[in-house]
Amino acid sequence: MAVTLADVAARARVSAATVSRVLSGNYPVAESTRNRVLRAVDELEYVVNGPASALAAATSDLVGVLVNDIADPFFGIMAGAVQAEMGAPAGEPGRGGEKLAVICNTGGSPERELNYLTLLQRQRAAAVVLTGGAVEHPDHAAAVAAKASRLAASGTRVVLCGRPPIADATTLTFDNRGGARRLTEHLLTLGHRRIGYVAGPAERTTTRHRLEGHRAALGAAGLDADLERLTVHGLYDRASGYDATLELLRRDRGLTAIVAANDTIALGVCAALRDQGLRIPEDVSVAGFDDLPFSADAVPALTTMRLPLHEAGARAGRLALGREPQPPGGVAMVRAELMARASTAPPRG
Amino acid sequence: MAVTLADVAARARVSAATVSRVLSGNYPVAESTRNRVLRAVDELEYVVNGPASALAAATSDLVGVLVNDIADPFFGIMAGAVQAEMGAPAGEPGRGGEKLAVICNTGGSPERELNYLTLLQRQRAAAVVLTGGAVEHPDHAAAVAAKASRLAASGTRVVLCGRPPIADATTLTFDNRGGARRLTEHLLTLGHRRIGYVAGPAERTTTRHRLEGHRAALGAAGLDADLERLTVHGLYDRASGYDATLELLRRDRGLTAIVAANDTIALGVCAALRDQGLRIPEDVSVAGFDDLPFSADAVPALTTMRLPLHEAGARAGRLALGREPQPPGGVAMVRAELMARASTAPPRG
DNA sequence: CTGTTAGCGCATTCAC
DNA sequence: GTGAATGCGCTAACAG
Repeated sequence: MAVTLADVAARARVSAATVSRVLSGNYPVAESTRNRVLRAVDELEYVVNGPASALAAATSDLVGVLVNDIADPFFGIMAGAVQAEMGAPAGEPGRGGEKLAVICNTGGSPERELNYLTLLQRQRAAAVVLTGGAVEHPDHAAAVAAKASRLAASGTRVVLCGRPPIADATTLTFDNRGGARRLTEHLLTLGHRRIGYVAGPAERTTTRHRLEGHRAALGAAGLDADLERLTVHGLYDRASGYDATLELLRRDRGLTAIVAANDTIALGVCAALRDQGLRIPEDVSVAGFDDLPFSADAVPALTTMRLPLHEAGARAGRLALGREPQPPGGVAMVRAELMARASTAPPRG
Repeated sequence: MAVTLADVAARARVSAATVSRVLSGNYPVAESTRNRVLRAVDELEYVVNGPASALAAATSDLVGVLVNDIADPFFGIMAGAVQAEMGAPAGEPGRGGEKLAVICNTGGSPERELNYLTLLQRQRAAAVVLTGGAVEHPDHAAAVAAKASRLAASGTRVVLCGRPPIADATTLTFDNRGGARRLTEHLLTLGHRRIGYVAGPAERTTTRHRLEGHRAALGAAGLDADLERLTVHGLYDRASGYDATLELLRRDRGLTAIVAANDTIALGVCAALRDQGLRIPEDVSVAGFDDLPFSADAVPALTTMRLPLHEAGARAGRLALGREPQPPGGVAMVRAELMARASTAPPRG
């Protein structure tokens, strides 16, 4: 039905093996025959059969990228960067080299995460990149670790980007704890003493680490007594930020600052404050985390911790392709940088 | 090396054929043997070899989703919705049914678009969903159409989501022209007469259609003389909106409204206006297009045309799976809805 | 440098 | 309802 290697071979008057060698390019072939083959390929509009090739070679050119929510720029940026590294380079369509990045949306669900891992294992993926925070349920963590080991054992490279290290995987962790600490210290330095915190879902590593950093900063200042009362958990979305802010104000109308676990939440925080007639930063300072593109454009511009998501994703992509040396110990930390902008200022009076 | 069908068959004391039948589920198998097989699968932690299965069955469970920029929520939302329809349903990991959505980031480059199409063809993808506006270069359009036909001919379903119809593909077009027209009419109704327009890249269908809608509204009001002078092209990003706004103000400081080709551009427009000391909407009204999540949270909240991106993506996903009947003629139009918010108001005086 | 020979792991005829 | 046999299209030794 479709054109096969054999057809090309016949037309070029060579053996199938030769055609295969020309196409994969990793074997010497005489210039003249190579041209003949290439011409036949063009004339026949031949396209390699990926599954057949993967079966014979026992490895495919798929690279899986797992994200919690592809509609969230936090993940979109990382995924895009990973995929850019795979590069289907212009000019040589259909010929060797390109990897196909498979972006899988888990929706934050542990089951779907495992399902996708299985699907990728079934496809004999060349590599898998897990992005974003992990769920901390012991069972799930163990299951993921087991899957990762099995993947690694069967030749699939496993790379983590933005979550804590596990065995058999190269890891790019984000310095969530340190970043969160420096962010809260920034607020303390400005003079704030009553600081609310809007956290993410309790079971995620990112949530816990950022909260720990916040706590550490407060503790160092002897202010951690109120921590629990002034912390509200929600999802990593705008609506949660909005609701959590109302709750925080209910608990302590005298808050002078609110730290959000990420920028998206911070947007909701700002909206709620405005709806309550409070000005930012005059009445309440607001800070986020991640420094997503929209944060610099918020009004007022949002103070936040910048995570180099694009760079991290690109590096994860290179690690997945084995194009970059492993960091020492298989783990590298990505640091966060304070972007002090207009949404934070000293408290009034 | 890895566990194969044969291993499972041996352990379950049946033939490989039977195991295959149990796993694909589309063939009668006695209850007792089925259970025996399933148990063996579990005990051996067997995972189907995707490539082998795809080779034998001449079809894979991959579905390609092409996007211009996965870091842009416009595409992230659609892609996420498509993928959600593929659903790796929780509870039955590794067994039949699930499709794997492959999200491919073209970066808006025609070459990469074609490359990915070839890659997907090579993988014998079950379906391909092309999202967002198309590039209008005649050569490229022809090349894409040809690829689409070839894909369709080889059994790959082709679905378009947000671009004009082509042969051999089911299409969900967006009513960019009508939406843009209604948006500008909204401004005209408010009393605006000097309206700037920040367009996207000239060669994209989305850009042209939205501009045509704008022009139609102006024309109907007898205001199209200034159209060219008050239109600036750029990319679909924030920086372009910023720069274009400065240029527009240079051309006509007396503008009372600026329409942006999408919300992201509108964000840049707002930033530029603010930096120029102009208030929104008192001095200049601003409108966008798409209604991305951040638009409602902008300050002031952005007037825009809402496109039901999630619904459209979900429907595209279902069409790709053949789970939804074709629309009449293979083409359905997705309408845009005016979201009149605080960023537009009558001009002063 | 090039051709020949074997599978890769599974889905599908066919028989039984 | 189940097993045995065949081939999907390609790559990887091995010869030559």
